Amino acid sequence: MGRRNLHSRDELRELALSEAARLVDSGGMAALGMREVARRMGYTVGSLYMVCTNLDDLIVQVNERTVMQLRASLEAVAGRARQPARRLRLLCAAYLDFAQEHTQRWRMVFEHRLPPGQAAPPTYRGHTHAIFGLVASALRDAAPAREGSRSRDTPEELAVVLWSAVHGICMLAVTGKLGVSGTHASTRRMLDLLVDRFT
Amino acid sequence: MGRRNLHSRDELRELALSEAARLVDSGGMAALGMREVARRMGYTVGSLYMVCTNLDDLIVQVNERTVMQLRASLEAVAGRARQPARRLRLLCAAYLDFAQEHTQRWRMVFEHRLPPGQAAPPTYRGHTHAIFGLVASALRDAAPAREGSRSRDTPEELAVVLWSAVHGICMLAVTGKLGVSGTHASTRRMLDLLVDRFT
DNA sequence: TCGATAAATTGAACACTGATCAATAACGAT
DNA sequence: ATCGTTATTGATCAGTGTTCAATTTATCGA
Repeated sequence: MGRRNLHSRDELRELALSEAARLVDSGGMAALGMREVARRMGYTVGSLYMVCTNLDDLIVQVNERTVMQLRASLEAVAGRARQPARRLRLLCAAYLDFAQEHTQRWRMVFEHRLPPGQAAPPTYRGHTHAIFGLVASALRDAAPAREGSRSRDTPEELAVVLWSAVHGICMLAVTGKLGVSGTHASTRRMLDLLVDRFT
Repeated sequence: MGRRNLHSRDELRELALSEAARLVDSGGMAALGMREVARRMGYTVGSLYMVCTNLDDLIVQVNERTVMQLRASLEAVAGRARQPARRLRLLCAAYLDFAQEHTQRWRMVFEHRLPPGQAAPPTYRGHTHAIFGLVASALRDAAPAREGSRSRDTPEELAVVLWSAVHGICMLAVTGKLGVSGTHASTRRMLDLLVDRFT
């Protein structure tokens, strides 16, 4: 063929990213290949390289969307509870839900490695920061309830610690590295158990 | 060439695993290739397939060693402190040290994915279990100090939660996904902050 | 000591991958 | 209609993991 103009460049990128995401969701990061993505778009490889310079670049773009989506999920539940302790539990549950619903894409965010030297992580630092902000805010609101004993630690510090911990639990649970008990319920219980220690 | 008998089959496996480990340590999981490992061994690919059926299998074998080594490191420090709280902190520090010293191999343990369907994780379940045991034991010893309030949670449950949390903090710290502050000292502080909530 | 059998080692071959880039086909404007 | 521009293709290249016939050597029995 030659020039078709069926899709604008933006539509092409949209096609590419959504097909790539679908591919990852179904078969994991390893299933993501340039040829296959192009095939599903109804184009050939050459055209795919018009919206991304690399396979790595394609992955980064998909990841960016995933983080955005995750942030939106968390922000959605953050307003649903007045009491900070309850809000923290909701945030944890939402994080776990997201990790279980979009396991493959979520793992890709944390497991993909750009080639050495290159990189400097892209825009999604901002999203990460916003997420930590949600947690820190809830911890700040909860602060009066546990004042006195350990008031040295700032909510920001606590947020990083707590959220890294939540992340670790979700990751090990979702990848099945926790041994036998991988049920949703038991993981949720662990998260609650963790949050209890921070409120 | 033909038959040389320079190395026994065990020596060959040793060669393969150590060269593979060196390769991963220096260039990450992506740098691990059959041809390159064989080249460094002084053999060709065909011979490498005598000690592993797959690249995946080779990775699994390297991972097994890594987990073993990690377990040994933790067991070594577990005896160095009588007070359980202090012992927990030592365990955390040792875990972080290991993650920072052998970052690439350590990441590979958690990030490698076997092809779908295949697998069932191998022997290193046992090592993982032993590690949880160390943590649970320390938590059990620390239990009297915090009895009353939340004695419902068993030390085993707490161990899984605490250790997953430690893992998450180390992982995000080591992969630089925590934003700016990636220093060893600050990570260590976070771990202490976490342990304080569990003792 | 000499063959014969068995074992170890090779490297060419196959099917795949990401990436490149000349050639081509169709659009939009003149 | 014609021309320039641009989207699209697909052959091509270098690389990967994996296989396996062929070759070379050690080992053992006669």
